[in-house]
Amino acid sequence: MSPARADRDRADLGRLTEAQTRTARVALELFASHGVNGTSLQMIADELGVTKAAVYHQFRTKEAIVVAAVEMELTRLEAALDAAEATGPGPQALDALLRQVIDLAVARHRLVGTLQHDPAVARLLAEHEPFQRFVQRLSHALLGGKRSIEARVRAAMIGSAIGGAVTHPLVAGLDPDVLAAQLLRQTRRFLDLPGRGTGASG
Amino acid sequence: MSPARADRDRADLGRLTEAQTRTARVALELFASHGVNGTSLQMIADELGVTKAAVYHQFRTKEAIVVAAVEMELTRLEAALDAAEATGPGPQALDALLRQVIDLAVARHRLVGTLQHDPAVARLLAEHEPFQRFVQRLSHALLGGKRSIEARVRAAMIGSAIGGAVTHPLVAGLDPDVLAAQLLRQTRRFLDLPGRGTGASG
DNA sequence: GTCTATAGAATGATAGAC
DNA sequence: GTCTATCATTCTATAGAC
Repeated sequence: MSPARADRDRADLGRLTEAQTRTARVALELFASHGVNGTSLQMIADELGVTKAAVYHQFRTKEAIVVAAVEMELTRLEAALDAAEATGPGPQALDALLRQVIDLAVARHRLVGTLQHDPAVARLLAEHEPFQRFVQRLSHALLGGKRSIEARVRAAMIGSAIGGAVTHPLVAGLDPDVLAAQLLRQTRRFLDLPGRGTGASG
Repeated sequence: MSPARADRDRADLGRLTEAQTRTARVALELFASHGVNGTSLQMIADELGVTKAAVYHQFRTKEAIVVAAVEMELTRLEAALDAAEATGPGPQALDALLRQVIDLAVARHRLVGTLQHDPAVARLLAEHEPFQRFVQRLSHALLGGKRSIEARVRAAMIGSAIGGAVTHPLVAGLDPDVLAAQLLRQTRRFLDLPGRGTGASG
């Protein structure tokens, strides 16, 4: 398999070159540790083992790196969101979506905090149209057609609960599968979802 | 009432001068908007209407400002924590603690994200002893003596749910009292707490 | 307690050689 | 695609006058 082909198969975004993907990946790791504003291009370059100029050859600005990194991560959720919308509103679609959101949150727990709470990312989500649409879609899917105050507060709580729990010190030592199973169970309970199967995450 | 006396009564920390309190207050507001790393001393000085040098007269380093700002905010929770520990483990102590945590989170919702998720603040909480103790106490009180995996996941979820919900776009327009009442109700439900009274926040 | 002025380092970003 | 070298700007922090 050619490197280009391998990139196509594994890359998070088809329109990124292999070098760009590598750059966005290490940038995202650094963002998770130090925040976007706490991560300089020098740090990214050092981590890649190249100079700043080389990084600027991949992306014209630092903001472009942030956009690529966030897109890379959100793309993982899009398939789940597509499926949920296709199945339409209802407990089954919501349950399937939650299962995938939880698995993703557990698997990518180091990055969740940055995506949900970093001020620089928040600005991006608010300004970039594609991101706006994505956030809208996710909220809509989580609400499942409901609009009551109770439903909105519940949706807000559950989104934050999942995102925040995976990085919480209290669950730091837990096995990822156990954590995912527990999160799914508690989430179902909280949302009055019947719950199906064992709740295993695989 | 003399200015010094007014400061004593209203200040969040007795050992801060009036000028220091003002500085920490505007700094915290800026931290909430731009993150700690995204807030420069120039921005703080501009907001205060003075020069950087004047700010450096109040605090020797930027970190000292962050420490003071975080202390100021956490102090608000200490009384509630003291009471919870005095009452000892149990549903009543936990319920009272949650009620105060929720009211505080709603009232100070713009700052909650910074305190819970800003990388610079997280570093501080991990390194400064008094902060470590505080976080330990809060976790312990939320667990209420339990140590099971289920209890730990629940505690992690509820802490993040409250903190994250108050800043969530989905509840942006809600009346603070309504939001607090809903949060308390949902939290009690999630934790299997009996719930008492109306859930009103006053 | 505030100011002007500045030191010294780091930042994002660019030009041009290889 | 990577390098060296550099630019203008900003950053934290300090010195010293008022």
